[in-house]
Amino acid sequence: MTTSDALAAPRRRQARADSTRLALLDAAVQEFAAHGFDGASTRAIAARAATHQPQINYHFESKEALWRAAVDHLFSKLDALLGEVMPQGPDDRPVASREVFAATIRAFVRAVARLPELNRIMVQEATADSPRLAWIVERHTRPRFALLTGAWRTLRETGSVPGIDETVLYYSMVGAASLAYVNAAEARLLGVDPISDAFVEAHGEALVTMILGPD
Amino acid sequence: MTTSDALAAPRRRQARADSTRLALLDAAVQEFAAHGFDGASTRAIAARAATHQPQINYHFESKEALWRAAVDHLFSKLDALLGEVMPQGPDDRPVASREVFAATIRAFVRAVARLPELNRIMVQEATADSPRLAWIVERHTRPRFALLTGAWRTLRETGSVPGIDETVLYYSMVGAASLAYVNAAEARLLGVDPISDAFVEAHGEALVTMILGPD
DNA sequence: GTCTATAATTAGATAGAC
DNA sequence: GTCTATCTAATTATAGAC
Repeated sequence: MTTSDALAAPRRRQARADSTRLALLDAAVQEFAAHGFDGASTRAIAARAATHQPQINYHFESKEALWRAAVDHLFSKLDALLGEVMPQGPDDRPVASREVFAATIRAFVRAVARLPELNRIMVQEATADSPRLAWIVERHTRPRFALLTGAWRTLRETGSVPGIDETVLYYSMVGAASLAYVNAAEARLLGVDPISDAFVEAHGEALVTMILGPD
Repeated sequence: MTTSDALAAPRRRQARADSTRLALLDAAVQEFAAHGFDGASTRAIAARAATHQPQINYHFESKEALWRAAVDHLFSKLDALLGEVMPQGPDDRPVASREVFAATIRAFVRAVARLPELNRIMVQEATADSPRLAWIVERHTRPRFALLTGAWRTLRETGSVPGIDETVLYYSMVGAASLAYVNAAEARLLGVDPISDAFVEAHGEALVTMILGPD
């Protein structure tokens, strides 16, 4: 038995474990987004990942640990989509410019359109107080809330945008940007195709106009 | 035994049944909004209504029938809050006027702020296709969607508002109006009090400005 | 109409063979 | 690491006394 043979078998085993873990994460995202934490069953998640239910307790500590890993997974995808255009200058100081904020709005609409599962999970959890909500707010929501409201406040002080309170702006912007994609199943029943490029681009331009006003 | 005695007992019994039924409806609204259809248990609903779990199957055909009754109950409350200001003229012809639309936006924001459970249930159901979603869309969403998009299209043709597609407008307006109240538990963790009159009124004015633009 | 008791199903998690 | 089999607890719904 050569050295490479001795290493190859564990390496293959580890590769298979990694792919099982990733398949469980992707399946968990879909199931939690569609049915909520309580409504999603670990059996359904395992079946979607083409594996067996006890694998969840092997690869993750519990159903809740799987949920947290799935949420982290989704937010890292969001950051990848937003990374280059966030209203963020050197030293985390928000950049106050209409152009940068407009680019952020367009990028945000495109991102939430491609990650509807993230806002579905957010909305399902933010609806009632729970340990999961506290976890997601402290770990993910609060820094992003601070960044966006800070950028808006700085921009507003320049007098070049409507004088809207930054917390009102935050919920209006996030809600206006995300509902069509969160409620995509409903939209399709109403004859709307929110995933189409035409809808997403028109939506982004509409939000820029609505939020930044004329000029 | 007098006639009034003979009638009084059944009448009292019926009155108690009605109050049990109503308590179950109100409790169901809270539980379904907080935990979704699958996550809400009939035991929790009965406990919140200060009665016993089998009462649900006595007063309603099933958990799903209770859910439908709760949704009807909520939409009738919404109609009561919106009744006088909907953008609706004689013969159901939408009235196209900036002033009427502005009043509708303000009333809509106040209504969704007072009925957060309605949009929570909508968002939880609209997330994945299901018989419940089809039921709610045909019975409640579609006529309201047609009314609002029709009113916007008529208004847009007068050239007095931004040229935004009516389906984009619909989801942007409903999303912007409802998210702060749907996610009230999250908002409070972020230091925002979305239920306060100050927030609701500032929110209504902000949406009028954002949607109708200047003038 | 309302209650207690319980049937039938399904959930998340674990044991142990391979 | 992955599988089958199973445990314990929780779910919706029903039976039957009062």
